[in-house]
Amino acid sequence: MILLLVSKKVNTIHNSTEQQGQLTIRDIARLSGVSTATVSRLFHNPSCLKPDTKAKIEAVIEKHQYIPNLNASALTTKNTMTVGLIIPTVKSSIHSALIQSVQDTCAELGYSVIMGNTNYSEETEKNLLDIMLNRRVTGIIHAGTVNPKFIAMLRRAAEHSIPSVVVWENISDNEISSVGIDNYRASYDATQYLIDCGHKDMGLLLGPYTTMNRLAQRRLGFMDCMNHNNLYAGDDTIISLSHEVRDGVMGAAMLIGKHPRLTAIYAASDVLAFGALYSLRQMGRRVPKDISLVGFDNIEFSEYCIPSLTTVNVPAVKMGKKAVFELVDKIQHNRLQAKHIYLEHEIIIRDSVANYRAT
Amino acid sequence: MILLLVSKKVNTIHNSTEQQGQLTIRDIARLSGVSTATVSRLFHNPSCLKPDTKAKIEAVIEKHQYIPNLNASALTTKNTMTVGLIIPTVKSSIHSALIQSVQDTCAELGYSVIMGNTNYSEETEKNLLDIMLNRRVTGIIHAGTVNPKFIAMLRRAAEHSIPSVVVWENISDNEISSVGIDNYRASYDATQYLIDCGHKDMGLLLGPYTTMNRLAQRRLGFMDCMNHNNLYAGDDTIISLSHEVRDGVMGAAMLIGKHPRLTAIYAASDVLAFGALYSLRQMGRRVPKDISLVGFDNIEFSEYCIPSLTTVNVPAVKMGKKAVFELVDKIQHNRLQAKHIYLEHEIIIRDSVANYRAT
DNA sequence: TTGAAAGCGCTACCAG
DNA sequence: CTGGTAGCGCTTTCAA
Repeated sequence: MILLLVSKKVNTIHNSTEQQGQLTIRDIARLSGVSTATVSRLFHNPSCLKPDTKAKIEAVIEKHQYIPNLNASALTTKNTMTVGLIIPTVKSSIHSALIQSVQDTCAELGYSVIMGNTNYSEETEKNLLDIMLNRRVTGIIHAGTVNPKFIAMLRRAAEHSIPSVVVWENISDNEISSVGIDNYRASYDATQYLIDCGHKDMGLLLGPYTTMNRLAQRRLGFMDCMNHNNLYAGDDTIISLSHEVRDGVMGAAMLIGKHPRLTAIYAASDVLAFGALYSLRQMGRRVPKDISLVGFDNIEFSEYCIPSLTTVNVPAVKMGKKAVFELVDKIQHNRLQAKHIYLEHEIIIRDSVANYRAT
Repeated sequence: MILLLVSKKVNTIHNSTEQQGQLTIRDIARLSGVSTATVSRLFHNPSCLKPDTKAKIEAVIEKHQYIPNLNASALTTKNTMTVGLIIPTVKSSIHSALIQSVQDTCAELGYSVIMGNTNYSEETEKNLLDIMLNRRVTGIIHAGTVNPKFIAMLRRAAEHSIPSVVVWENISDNEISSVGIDNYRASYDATQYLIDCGHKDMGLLLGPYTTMNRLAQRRLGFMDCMNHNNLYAGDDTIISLSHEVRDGVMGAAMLIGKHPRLTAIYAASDVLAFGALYSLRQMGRRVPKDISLVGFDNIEFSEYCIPSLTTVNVPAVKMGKKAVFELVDKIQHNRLQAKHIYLEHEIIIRDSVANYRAT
């Protein structure tokens, strides 16, 4: 004969009436005289509960300020409703705009975002990804340094069925989606605009293009456009420093130092342009009278610089939104196939460029 | 006689050799011929494992790319190692600096941060807090609108034993810690600086002080200082709009419209000052020759404005760091008692103020 | 030095 | 419409 003995769960901890917070679903169940399943239903399928059962439970929840533990439910549902956002730094307006947008869109859709700065370090980038995998984020939005090594890592995340989308630039990958502008084309257009305004001697100021693909693209767009117009662009007219305002200050000084007769500087980010503006002023060059300036990003400040900055608009807000939608779409349809979304750029013409061809 | 029959767990799901990702600790245990407890020890107490057991498990982990599930372990340890960060918006440099600092400090200490924008909405603020409680963040850093209602909510979080610290300003609370500058004093000092430079007619430009205590403090500091110096400050010399650059633009125009003879404008944030700078320029007033300008925050751009902006430095990076340390200290020592940390402000003198008293 | 097993708080399936 | 119960992936005694 076989006797099955099941020890009745006693749950001593929760028998004491008043705990300092952290009530569990079991407490609520007990307190309202129903099963945990029923309490759970209140949250996920309230329509199938008898009105007074519902009311009863709700009262208890209200009274005891019960706060469901999302981590616990994620364990069962295997859905943390969290997206991981990897960005280089929040200290640049163009990134902030994206972050804000991602954040807000996620909130709308019920997702939380856990965010990490890479500070432009590949190692940090890798660590961040690991942490996000550890936390089983539902998906990843990557706004960092897009390089093959990292794409490989994202693909590894995909193997663990965590989808991701890269922003700022478009890549070609079957699994990793992307939403961005055509950085090459945008840069080409900006350069062409300058040329159309009659400029012939110009220099480029940009961040570390060797490690950031979108910067490499912008550099290439500039060079190609110059070449196609039979104008000179070489390593001596291209200054690559870092991403900060001070790099713009320094870079402009270097450029003017080497080529005093430049009629225009094209800075591949507004932050650099802002620094350049300051620098040019320091050197006694008036913008746009003596020298013209074009930026890239269209951050909020660029409209209020003196003079206001002609720049390339990057639809950061739209980008963030699209990225989240694409990510969530992948998640919800369990889709592996990547989608690549191209966004339009646009030259915003303001006051920092002299037009020598205008009447 | 009693026979205890325990059904051998079969775990069919995991018996299939190759799953697409998401290996569990049990898989690793099975694969390396040890118990889950032993695998767990590898992560938490590796020194108590026999070297070859250790090596064996490590090999399996490496080979199968096992990624521990932090949510699951949080369920047992009751520690999510996550701090919740509530901020109004990331779109202002002063906030970005804080975010970055909080982020980096948390990362150093092994915490992740889950962040939410309130967009200056009280409702969103409440929702964010709820979400964070749902996610059982280990603690909360609050950089939002400090008002009694929200402090009450944080206290509720404290009841659920989730500690929090408020930043930007100091409060007096027994449970909620704070780290910030003395906004009243800083504002008083900025005003006094202007007065010391010989200014008598000045206006104040600031955000919505009725809903943000630190702005109310700054307003009061300005008014008191003016009064103590027998100078006039009234509702017609104080313009309160919102937080954006355009508010600075508009505000300065309004101020000058009402009081054409103002010799100085004190903007209670650099963003507003930036807008004011633009606006004054539009109106043909040179800074500092015709009119002086003082900002508040010392965001990166203020150094590179033209002219560079005299402003009040708020040690945002230090603040973020201190906030995290205080939070973690509370967590680790299970301390309820609040600590209130005062940070020093400092007037950064640059080129936007004319000194009429100078020789 | 290791293993067995009891949970952590919640969901979801299967009965009724 | 509701309850019982078996997990989710991990940690942590307790025992061996």
